[in-house]
Amino acid sequence: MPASERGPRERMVFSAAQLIRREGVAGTGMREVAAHAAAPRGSLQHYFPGGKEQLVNEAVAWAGRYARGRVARFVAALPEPTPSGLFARMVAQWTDEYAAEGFAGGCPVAAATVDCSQSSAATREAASAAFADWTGAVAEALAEMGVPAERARTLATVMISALEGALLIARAERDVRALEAVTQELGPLLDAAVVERA
Amino acid sequence: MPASERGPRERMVFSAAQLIRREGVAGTGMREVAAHAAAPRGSLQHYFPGGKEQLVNEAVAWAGRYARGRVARFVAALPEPTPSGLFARMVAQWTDEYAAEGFAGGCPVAAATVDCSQSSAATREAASAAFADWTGAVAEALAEMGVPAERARTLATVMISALEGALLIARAERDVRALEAVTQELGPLLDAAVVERA
DNA sequence: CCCGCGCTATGACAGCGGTCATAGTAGCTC
DNA sequence: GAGCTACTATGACCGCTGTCATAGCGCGGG
Repeated sequence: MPASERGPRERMVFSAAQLIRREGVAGTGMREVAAHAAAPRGSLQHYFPGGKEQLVNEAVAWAGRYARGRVARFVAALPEPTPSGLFARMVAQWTDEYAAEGFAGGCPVAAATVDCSQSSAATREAASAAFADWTGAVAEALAEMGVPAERARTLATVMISALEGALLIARAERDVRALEAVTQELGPLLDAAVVERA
Repeated sequence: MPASERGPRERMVFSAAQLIRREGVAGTGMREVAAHAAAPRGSLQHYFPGGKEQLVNEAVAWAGRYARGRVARFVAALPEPTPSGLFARMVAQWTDEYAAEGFAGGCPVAAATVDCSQSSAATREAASAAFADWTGAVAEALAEMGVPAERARTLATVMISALEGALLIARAERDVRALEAVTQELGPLLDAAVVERA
């Protein structure tokens, strides 16, 4: 939503991420990105001499940083920090969006993985880094809540896996049922991983 | 693997699913499908007058039936039927493939969802039906193992969500770590849902 | 024999999308 | 004001893709 007042370069990266969420990487055109960002078409070449691949990679990296930031904000806003509470907030971000705007968008990192992991090594690595960013933030948060470090990393991966998969199903079904299912079922499992501290 | 001796029509659907797994829907061309199926290009029009959309939809539906069939075979082959055992087999199918053939392919239903859920209503519904097919098979299997019916459906959704998400992460990272994480963490949760029967 | 029908073969077309080339503008420094 | 640099503007090109049109085969039945 803080779309407008930034540089044109950043706006284009942001717009690319937005469009990739909806239409996938292959379905998103460069001209379309420029138009959506209200940026001049000529700037694409100027800011992204590496072409579409560079733009996509930056959009994916941006998404990773964004996800990391969201996790930090969720943790800060939790009344009492529990793993299930964090996960519920992460999922709620999506159920809220789907309730408000329909099931148009998914996760841009997932889209990039599906569309490019075979065709572009650089994009695949960008997606990997984005997942690592996100997982790292969640794992740190879990550790802060009292989950042993190595288990925190595993559980963070499980949380993100379940969320990503539920997003796919929710979009296909146009129903948040799957998202509700994962919050409900994973909550107790996550909280049980907290060890009592002295 | 039973690629060869079927009619050209079925071979094309199968090939479409294979290619979509790797390159996504938009990245898969019709000519490419025909070539991969060793089928004449002219047959595309003949068998799929609805064009690419029809072919993709049939490939997705095929994938749904295939997943359903796999679940049935896994259940039949389990020494003692437990939810965690079924899930472990479902995940192992993928870890085996990745170990043997590399991280080239993902789930074709996921690819169709990401690429088409916004652009083609029919494909989105095909993906939804495929997920329903798959989820239904898993839920029935869980119920057979003693999981209460309504919870079985929820848990089946969780299993498939976690699997799909872990597939994405595994492809991006070129590492089966995420797949191992979900098997390990979800196993106990699933088995705990079995109620003792008289 | 020949008709019809299922299937195949190919060439053409139109649209689109990423990229390049070239040229133009704005603003700053010397 | 000249000149340099950052950015913008646009038109063209080329490859690709889905689709269509048209024509050719093979074969079973009348």
